[in-house]
Amino acid sequence: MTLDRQQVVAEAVALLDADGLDGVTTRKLAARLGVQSPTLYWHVPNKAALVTAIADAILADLVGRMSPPTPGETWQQWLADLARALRRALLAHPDGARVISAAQLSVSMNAISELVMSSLVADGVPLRQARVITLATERFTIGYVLEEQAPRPDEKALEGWDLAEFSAAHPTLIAGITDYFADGRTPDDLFDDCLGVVIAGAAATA
Amino acid sequence: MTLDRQQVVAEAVALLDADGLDGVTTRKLAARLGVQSPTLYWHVPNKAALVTAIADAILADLVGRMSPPTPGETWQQWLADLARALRRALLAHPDGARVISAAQLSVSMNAISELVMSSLVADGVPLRQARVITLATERFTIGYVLEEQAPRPDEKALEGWDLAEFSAAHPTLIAGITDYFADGRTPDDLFDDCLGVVIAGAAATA
DNA sequence: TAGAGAATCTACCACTGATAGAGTCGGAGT
DNA sequence: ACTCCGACTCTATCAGTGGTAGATTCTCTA
Repeated sequence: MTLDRQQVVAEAVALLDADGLDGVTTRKLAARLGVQSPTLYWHVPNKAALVTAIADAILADLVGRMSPPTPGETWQQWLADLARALRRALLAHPDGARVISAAQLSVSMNAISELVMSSLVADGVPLRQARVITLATERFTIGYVLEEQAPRPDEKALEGWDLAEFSAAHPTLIAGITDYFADGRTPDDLFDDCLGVVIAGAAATA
Repeated sequence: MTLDRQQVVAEAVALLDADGLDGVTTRKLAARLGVQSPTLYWHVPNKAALVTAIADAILADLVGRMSPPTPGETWQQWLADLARALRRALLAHPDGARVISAAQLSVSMNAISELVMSSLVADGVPLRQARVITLATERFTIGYVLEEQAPRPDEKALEGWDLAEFSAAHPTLIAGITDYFADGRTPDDLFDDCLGVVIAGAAATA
């Protein structure tokens, strides 16, 4: 049973889950597949293409399940749900957002864009506004998750960092953070609220 | 004249400008400074810290120049201008957005966040909404520029890619892109329009 | 002038993505 | 049955990466 591109990508996703994007090296991937690393280059032209393939694999479920708005649904609700689903898909893997943003020409991302744009246009949003709303929502979501998945600063970055000093210099920032989570709100709520800003703006400008 | 951390960072920015983020290697940086690479580790604990320092250098001008809203200015206008200035600062260097998003604990980004939050609160925006609006605007802007600066797909990624086929599969997406730029609009306009969505939502939810 | 720290060096290490080119293996054609 | 060819995998190697150990020099102060 010879190796197959699908197996390579599937194992790459598993390696991503185990070790993060920086842990996805050709040697480790080859080892997992019981093969020598140059073999991979028969199935994949280079590492960038592999990352793009991983990105598409990460989004495959979402793209498979997504569908246009149902009749009883506003495009605002539908778009918000789609953005939430996109976030969940990215959060489902370590560095998921980094993978997507490192992908070149991801088929899946384009499929999402096309569905969003055509759905908005079908609901009467002018083409130009549909483009703006789609772009704003997508890039917001990816940017949001990207920062959400950013690694915690390592020890060397923290040496000489003083919490008290930081709090004194950034009182409102600290107050805003503690205030937000004070009464049981979750990171999911925070994303929903930020997404709400974007969607409200989309509704207002459409 | 012994080497100095400031010189290291300044030269790193110059190297970033010349070769992009992936071109910023310890060896090339050391060569530019007329020094052997291990010397850098006397001035900087590791490469992550160097990248963070580059990020702060990139944002230094902006942070130095920015100021709270003037009396005759709405916070919406002021925030939009700040986001535009942030985008320009990122676009001023290759991979600028990647540098910022790779930075751990950037002093400058926190300074921006603090100014935005305190300005909104001073203008009567509730603390919780100020936090949401700040986060949404920042992450949108960084996410936007990140994709804007994404490298063009290389040849190997494009092999087997067919424009006609793509256009057929993504008619609305293509139409939206061509339509937008058809009558002389620029990428700057596109960002402005997308930013307008976010700001409109911020105004609506504040 | 002697010592102490600051700063830089040489010599490595383990690791990365990638290529060249030789070898293996199975199935189709004769 | 034999050959041949393409699909696939191998060994060997390259240039380059971030980072460390430990010796050395340089500079400034006591």
